[in-house]
Amino acid sequence: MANSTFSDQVMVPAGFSTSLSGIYDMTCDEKGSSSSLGFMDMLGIGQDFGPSLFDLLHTPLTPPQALPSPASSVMPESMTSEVVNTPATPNSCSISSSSTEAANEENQCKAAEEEDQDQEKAKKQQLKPKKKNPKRQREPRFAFVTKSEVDHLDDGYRWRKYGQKAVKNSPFPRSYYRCTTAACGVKKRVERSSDDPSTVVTTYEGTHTHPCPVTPRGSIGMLPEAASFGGGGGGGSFLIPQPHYQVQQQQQQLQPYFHNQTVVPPFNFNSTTTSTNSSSPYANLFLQQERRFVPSPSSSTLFRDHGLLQDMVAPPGQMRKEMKEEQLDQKV
DNA sequence: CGAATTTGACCAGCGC
DNA sequence: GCGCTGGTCAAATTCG
Repeated sequence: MANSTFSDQVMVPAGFSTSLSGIYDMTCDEKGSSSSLGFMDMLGIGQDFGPSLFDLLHTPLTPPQALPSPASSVMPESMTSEVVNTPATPNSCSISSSSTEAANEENQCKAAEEEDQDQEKAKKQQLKPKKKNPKRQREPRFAFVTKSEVDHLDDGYRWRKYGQKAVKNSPFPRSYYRCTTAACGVKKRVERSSDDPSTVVTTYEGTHTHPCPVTPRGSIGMLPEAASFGGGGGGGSFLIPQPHYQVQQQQQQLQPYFHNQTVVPPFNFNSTTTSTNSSSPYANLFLQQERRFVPSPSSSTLFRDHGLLQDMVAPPGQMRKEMKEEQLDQKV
């Protein structure tokens, strides 16, 4: 299913060793198995769409009332509002783009927990149960691409590596991580692009059922690497700037780090990038969307109207055919 | 010594 | 049914 034509669609701001370059909604992977979703699929899915990394990692979904989906008016028909409105964030179970979905998602989380409990029971009963859960429910997934020398990007949560596999058509192995927090079943996969070894694709699956762990100053949010982030220090851990969306209570819970951080360009907020990306109607769409989120009066001007998505450039016309079909399938 | 990582084996889904 | 591939498990090993 690999399609190499997408490798060049991910634009990364030049001059940064670590930078967000794209976010991809993975929630639409329903009809295929998980294994059908290769790296290039990630590159194709949800291109130009999806929330900023802020949203994905630290912001509960904005309910439709607060964020009417622009999909119907701006987006091509093949794009579903689900894709735009986003994937559930990994942070909270109760987050969703609709009340119905919220309930579903909550159920999913509960189901996941029950599943874990079942697995534990099985472990006790047998030494090697090798769980058998027919039709496992797939957690919502999304992926983003970063340009980084390090594979495992630090997003504030604690991850435990539980596997590594060689990937077909790629010289780089894929690593599997699981959130170390008990009862939190969030997983993520990390793999390096075979086409551009400097880029790392991180795929999150599931939603965190807990706040972002409070970490000692300097350990997570204020990474030493982060300090050198903009200086081309190279090899820095992934850094997510502080969002200022007004979803405060949860937000405060979810963003213990980056909080006191002064963020200066690493992220390419300069006019060049802006104008470039603004040329894409989808980029504009995103900016509009982000503005809806933003309204905190105390918001930092750094990120307002300058979503990370400005770093993403991908002509809508390049959307992969298969993806369109996939999304059409979902609409039905 | 406990936690995290590594790594080979196993399992499941999919295509042929 | 079989082979391929992705995903997970868990014992062994390494690390702090």
